[in-house]
Order: sequence, then structure tokens, then C-alpha cells
Amino acid sequence: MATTGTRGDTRELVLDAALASFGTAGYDGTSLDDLAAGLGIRKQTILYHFVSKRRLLDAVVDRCAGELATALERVLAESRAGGGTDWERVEAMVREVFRMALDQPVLLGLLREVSRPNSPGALRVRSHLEPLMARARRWMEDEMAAGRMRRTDAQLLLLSAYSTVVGVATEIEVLRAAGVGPTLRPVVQRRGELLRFLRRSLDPTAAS
Amino acid sequence: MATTGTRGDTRELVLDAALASFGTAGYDGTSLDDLAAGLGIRKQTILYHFVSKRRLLDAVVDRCAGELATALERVLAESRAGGGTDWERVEAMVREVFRMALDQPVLLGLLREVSRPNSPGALRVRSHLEPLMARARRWMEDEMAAGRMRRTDAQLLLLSAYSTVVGVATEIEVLRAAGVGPTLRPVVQRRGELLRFLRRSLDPTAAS
DNA sequence: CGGGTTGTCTACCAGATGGTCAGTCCCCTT
DNA sequence: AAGGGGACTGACCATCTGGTAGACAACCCG
Repeated sequence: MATTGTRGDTRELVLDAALASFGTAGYDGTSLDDLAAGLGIRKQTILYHFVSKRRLLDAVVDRCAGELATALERVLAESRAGGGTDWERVEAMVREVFRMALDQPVLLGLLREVSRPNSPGALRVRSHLEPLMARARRWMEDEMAAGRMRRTDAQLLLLSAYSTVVGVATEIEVLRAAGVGPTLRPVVQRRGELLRFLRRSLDPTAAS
Repeated sequence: MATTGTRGDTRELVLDAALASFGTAGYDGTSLDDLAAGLGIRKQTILYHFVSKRRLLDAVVDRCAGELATALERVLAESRAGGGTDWERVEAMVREVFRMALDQPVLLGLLREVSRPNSPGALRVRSHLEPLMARARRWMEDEMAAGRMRRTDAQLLLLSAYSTVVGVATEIEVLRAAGVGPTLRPVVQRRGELLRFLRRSLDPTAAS
């Protein structure tokens, strides 16, 4: 039982620590012993909750993907209630993604780790992202057909946006490595670029 | 002695294999035994040439950085001989970097692996890139002072360009994961974006 | 009270990992 | 022919890895 004091479920604490470690040290660079030691528990406790290291990663990915989906769903609902245009809806969701990334930079670390081919969990994250992507693509194609959105390659556009977000992760790290303090200016700049790019591609009322 | 047939220096073969493995499986995900087995040699041979795994990574980074520096130097010399403008020189170097990245995608994998904070080799790659960056920055600032280049934040511009290149790595991987075949269209597109961005920032004769 | 469940622990294990040591083989020099 | 050094390897080793088995305590419920 040990400390027990923190009633906030060992499970969640392990997930938090695992997210941080996977995101910074990587999957292979994370040892269950170290992870447990950092939490003041024994490795066997982690395995009791998650069966195996691999499943721990899956659980971390699942939770993050769930948070993302929930947040996007909420933003979408709000935007619908507010009666925004298509473009405003897209913009709101982009802003939400960047907000999450800035609030929890570890998410970007995980995404980066897990988006590597041959990485365990790559399939997992893909299975989470694919429905989201497919849904967005269908929606975009409907809007295009209805003339409310400029015609373009939806698939390629989404992937471009996605890789921009992943790119932010590397950029933040590069900046820190270059000695530039943890400023969010380039991140905001990137977001601006992405939004302009999307607007040019999507908004039928935008110029050129 | 084993096969011996390939006289092309075991050292170089090890470096090749290590680059590929570090770039795809990561540093922690690479075992010296597997590396050696893939080459038909024993792990001790690797350690004989490189002393330790850590130093093997350093050697890989050194060689890649050397190749990059050499290639850029060559392009620069050619451009100077050809009497190109500043902007053409910048463009030629950007194209050279993308050419290298397309020729040897493993380079991007390594860069990605090594640009992670806390990664062994992060310092190494930084020590290689810093002089290059500093030199580019000084040159840009001189050109700006002389009015041959539009005034802008050289440091930030360089970092932005750098992270764009790293972003290409993630983008290629993401595309492959998404089932989109290994097409180079988005890469070319990104290069185009980067060049336009640089041109807007640097070329005093460009519009806007 | 008594039995079952849940969470955590101690003890242990087989395999892999990076690394050391003492050679062996071959070629080059003298 | 002698020998010295470079390249390579087999045998080992200490440590760490993810994972298993079993005990112990706390809790819940009848």
C-alpha cells in the first residue's frame, strides 16, 4: 500500500508518468523499473495494471487520442451552436489542436515517438487517427460538392496540416537546443502559416 | 577474416548499417548484436572500430555532418564561380539539402532521432550545426547591412528553414503510414513553400 | 466472522545488452 | 625467417530488461 495518500488512482499516475517518459526518452528508452521508481512504486504494480509494457503504451495512446477526440468534438459542438461558418469551424479546431499542444508539450513528444514507422503503437495511433481523418475528409468533400468550400485534394490537405502539427514538436525542441528560450512565438507563427494556408485552400470568400 | 571479399573497409560498412538502424529503429532500439549479425560480423568487431555504442553514434553523426558540409561547400563554390546572385546561392543550397534528403532518406531518420532533446548525440549534432548556422547568420547579416538582402531576423529564419527540413522527415513517414505511396510531390511542395518563404524574406527584388 | 477480490509487494527468472579479455589469423616489414 | 601490428573473433561477464509466481494486507459483502 505504501503511501496511498494520493487517492488519484495509481493507474492514472502511471499513465501520466509513462506519457512523459515515452514522449521524451522514447519507448525503448523507457524502463519500467525507472518509471516505477519515479513514482515510488514497484514495477510489478505497473504490470499488474497494464499487463505488459506494450499495452502500457497502447493505454497511453488511447487516453491521449480520447482526449483529443473529446476536445475536438466539444469545439465542433460549440462552433455549431454559435452558428459559425465552415471556415470558422476549421479555424477553431486548428486553434484547439495548437492549444492542446502548447498546454501539454508531452503530447507532441509522444506523437513524434509514435509516428515513427516500425514503432510499436504506430498502428494504434493510426487506428485512432484514421476515423477522424476519414470523417474530416468526407465532410470537406461534401462542402466542396456544395460549393461552400474551395475544391482541393482533401486527403493531401489534411496530411499537410497533420505534419505541420508534428513539425511544431520538432521545432520547439530545436529551438530549445539552439539556446532560444521556450518562446511560443515561432509556434504562433507556424499556426498562422497553417491557418493562412488552409484559408487559401478552403475559404471560397478569401482572396486568391 | 570470414568473407573478406568486400574490401570496402568494414568500418564504412558498419557506419552505413548503423546510420540505417539508428535512423529507423532509433538509438535505444538498435542492438550491436543485431547490427553485427546484419553484416555477418561479430559485435566485438564493431566495438574494436568504435570503442562504444555511444561513439559509434558520434561517428555516424560526424560522417553525415561532414557529407552535408562538403556538399554545401561544393554548391557554394559552384555558385560563386557561376557568379550567381545572393538569392540564387541560397536557393541552390536549399535545393542541395532537399536533394540529399531525397537521395538518402535515412539521413532524415537520423536527424529526427538525434534532434530529440536528451538524446545522446543531440549535443554532437548541435556542435556540428552551430558553426554552419553561425556562418550563415553572419553572412546574411553582412548582406543585409550591405543592402543586398532584405532585413529580417537571421537566426529565426534559419531555424525555421531547419525545422522545415526536419518536418519533411515526419511528413514522408506520415504519408507512408497513411498508405499514400512514396510520392515526392509533397516534398517538392514543401520545398517550394520554403523557397517562396525565403524569397519573400530575403530577396530585395522580389515583390511584397 | 469468513471468503473473495483488489492492489501492492518480495523474490525470482531467462534473455538480451553493452562491454572486457585474451587470444588467433594474416600481412607487412626487416 | 622473425616478429610486430592490424583486424577479427570466441568466451565471458555484470547489469538491466520485461515478465512470472506467490505471499501479504486491506477491503467489501454476506
